[in-house]
Formats: sequence, C-alpha cells, structure tokens
Amino acid sequence: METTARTRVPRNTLSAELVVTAALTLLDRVGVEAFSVRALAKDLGVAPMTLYTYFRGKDELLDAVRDHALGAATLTTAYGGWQHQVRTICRRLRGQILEHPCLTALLQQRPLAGHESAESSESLLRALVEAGFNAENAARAYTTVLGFVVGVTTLEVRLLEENRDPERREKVRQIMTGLPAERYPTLVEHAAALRQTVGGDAQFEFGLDLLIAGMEQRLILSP
Amino acid sequence: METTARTRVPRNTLSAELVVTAALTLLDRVGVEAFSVRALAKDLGVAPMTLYTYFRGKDELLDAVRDHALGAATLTTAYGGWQHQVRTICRRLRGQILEHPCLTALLQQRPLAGHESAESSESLLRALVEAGFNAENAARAYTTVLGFVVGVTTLEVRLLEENRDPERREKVRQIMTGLPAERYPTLVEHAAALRQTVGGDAQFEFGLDLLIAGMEQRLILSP
DNA sequence: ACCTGAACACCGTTCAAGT
DNA sequence: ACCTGAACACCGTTCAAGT
Repeated sequence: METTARTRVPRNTLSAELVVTAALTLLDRVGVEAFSVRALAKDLGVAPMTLYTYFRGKDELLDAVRDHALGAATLTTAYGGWQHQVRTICRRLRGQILEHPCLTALLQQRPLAGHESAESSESLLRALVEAGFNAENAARAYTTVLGFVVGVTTLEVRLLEENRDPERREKVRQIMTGLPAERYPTLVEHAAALRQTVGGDAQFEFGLDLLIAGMEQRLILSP
Repeated sequence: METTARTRVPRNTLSAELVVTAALTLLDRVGVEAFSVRALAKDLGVAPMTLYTYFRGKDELLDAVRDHALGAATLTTAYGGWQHQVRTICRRLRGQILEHPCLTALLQQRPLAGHESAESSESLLRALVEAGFNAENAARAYTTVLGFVVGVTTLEVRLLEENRDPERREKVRQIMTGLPAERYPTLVEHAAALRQTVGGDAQFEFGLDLLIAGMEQRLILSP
C-alpha cells in the first residue's frame, strides 16, 4: 500500500502537445482498446480531470492524436514521375501506420484528418492530375489509393499482431490445418504461400505495383 | 419509475444463434462503440449474466457475430472467367459490409474469419490460380484483393456516415473550404470531384477495374 | 487559467446461488 | 443446463471547488 506522495506535476508543466504525445505512446503500447483517460492521467502523474483543460473529451483527444501521428508523414515533397510520386506517398503513409499501429483504429473510426494530412493529400492528387486523369477519375483514383493503402496496411498490422501472440497464432494454425482438403483444396494447398503474405515490404509493393499498372492501363483507355 | 414486471424469457427460449442475431441487429443500429453486453441483455429481456451461458465473454460473442454476418456472403459459387469471378466475390463482400456496417469495426479488430468465410476465400484463391499466377503471386494477389475491398469499403461506410450526420458534414465542408488555395491548389480545385467519390457503385467499380487491369498486366510480365 | 476530489451513470466479469 | 442478483474493479464525464 505505498502511498509515497505522488510526484504531482508542479505547475503549467502540461500542455496539449505533451498530452497528445503521451497519449500516442500509451495508445501504441497498450492498444486503443485498453487506452483510457484515467490511465493516461496516471501516466502523466495528474488527476483525470486535468486533461479536460486541454481537450473537450476523449474523442477530441483521439482526433488530435490521429492528426499528430499522421502529421510527420507529410514533411518532404515527392519528386519524379507520377508513378514514383504516388509510390513515395503510399510508402510514407504505410510507414507511419507501421510506426504507430494505433493509427489503424484511429483512421477507421474517423477517416482522414484535416490540415495535418492536407500536405500529402495535395501531393497525391496533384500527381494523379499530372498523370493525365480528368477531374473525376483523378478524384476516384485518389480515394481508391487511400482506401487501398489504409486497408492493406491495417490488415498487415493485424496479421502481424496475430503472429506475435503465440496463443492466437496456434489457433489460426489449427483452423488452417483443420480445413477439409476435399472442400477447400486450394486453400489447403497454398497454406504456406498464404502465410508468406503476412506483412513485409514485398507484399505491399506487389499490391502497389498492381494498382499503378492498373492506372497506367486506364490512362491509355480513358483518362 | 415503471416496474412493470419485465417479461422474462420463460425457459430455454434463448440460444447462441438467437443471441448472435440480436447482437448483430443491435451492433448495426447503435454502432460497435455503444454496444454493450448489458444493453444486449436488456434487448433480450434477460439478465446480463445469462449471455455468459452461450459465450465465454464479449470477445467470443463479437467473433461469432463477425462470422455470422460474413457467412451469408458465401452462398453461391462464382462462375465465368477469373476476372468475373474475382469481381463477383469482391462485390459480394462489399455488399455484406454495406448491409452490416458493424463489420468494418469487427473485421479491423479481428481479421478474416475461419470457417464461415472459407468458402469465398477458396473461390477467390482458386480464381487467381486459374488466372495463371504462380503460388507465391496468387497468395500475394489474394491478400491484396482482400485488403483492398475491406479498406475501400470501410472508407466508404465512414464517409457515408460523415455525410449523414449534418453536424460532422458541415465541419468537413468548413475544413475543405477553409484550405488556403495558394497552398493546396489541387485539393481546392477538385473539392467537388472529391465529394463525388464518397460511396456508390461507380467508385467501387473504378478501383476494382484498376486492380484487375493491374493483375492482367502482371500476368503477362511475370505470373 | 490550471488543477483537484467526489459523485454519477455506466462498463465487463466473478462468484455464489437458485431452478 | 440455464438463469439470476450482488459485488468488484473499472470507465467517461459533470460539478463545485480550490489555486
């Protein structure tokens, strides 16, 4: 029952910036499920209600974390041909999600941020217009690319987590090996190859190649 | 303070099946955030702990709901050339997610189900092998397609929700019109076109076309 | 303005008990 | 087996209050 007089933050040591950073760290460590305002307050050595000085509520805090975690992805401008620009922007977004796995949950609850992500949004859309798409198709390609990157990378993060947890890993293995070969011959035969697609740059690049090749094709037929 | 003797389920009226169905309905109505075991119990006219007769805990229940909601997508077999088969499977999966929006959250927390989705998994992978992909690339294409469909459709569901809620809608509009045109010229110029990409079959088909065209291209170069 | 503790209406789940 | 109420350790947030 240690009651060692809690080292309270003396005065004005806190700031919105600091709260967001600590929240991001905690979110990445324990997951969005286990994250709570009270746990964050304890981390910061502060009473729960203190955090409400900086944010109207939990939702607003999570939005700020999402913008903050996304912000760093937009620092430098992409260069080269449109294919290379699109590739660069997609890789950066994936990199940012892998670095902050909590982004998978935050992006799915509330999609794309406002100002923080505007830089890379602008770059991506510009690259697609430069590629030769008309206004409608450039916008369609833009939304397709974002959905693809977030979707594929979210799947990657989940599968990697599943692989790390030995208990869940064993369960998945049992389901796969338990599938009747006469009903699911292809799944059973390709089980090893499927396991190979769990994460990794090669898997991401494969999908990105498909999408870009598809866009090149589309530009020839009807831009 | 109405205490009108709650119409308790008499005996053995409940079943795992019934609990799952009620859970799915409640989840789609109030969202995964607001869903709770206690609320579900109230819906069923039963004490919260009763549900633990059928499921070890909330997680197991959500897994069952996910499998149940996904199951109906796999009823009939796809036919025709591989392109048409892939298209059909993707459309069905999207259709199922649109019908049960809670699937976006359930699929992102725990990816692809086991047995319930094995039917369409088998069909999809078989179509890709038939297309001519080697084992490694068929598996890579498989994971790419699933990530794409779930990602793009999740984005669709979120954007549609955002559009329905007038308050959030106004907020998004303000962010877009508030963007400085000299810093984000492309975003500002294409704001109308971007709004057009929020949901709809045309948007989904556009992305699906890109992916399939990309696969056709890839098959020529290195299957 | 910044920070606090007490209180309220919720959660998921354990436990001992009833049929 | 099926179903229950009481209790425990949590939540996010309101409120009145302290500096």
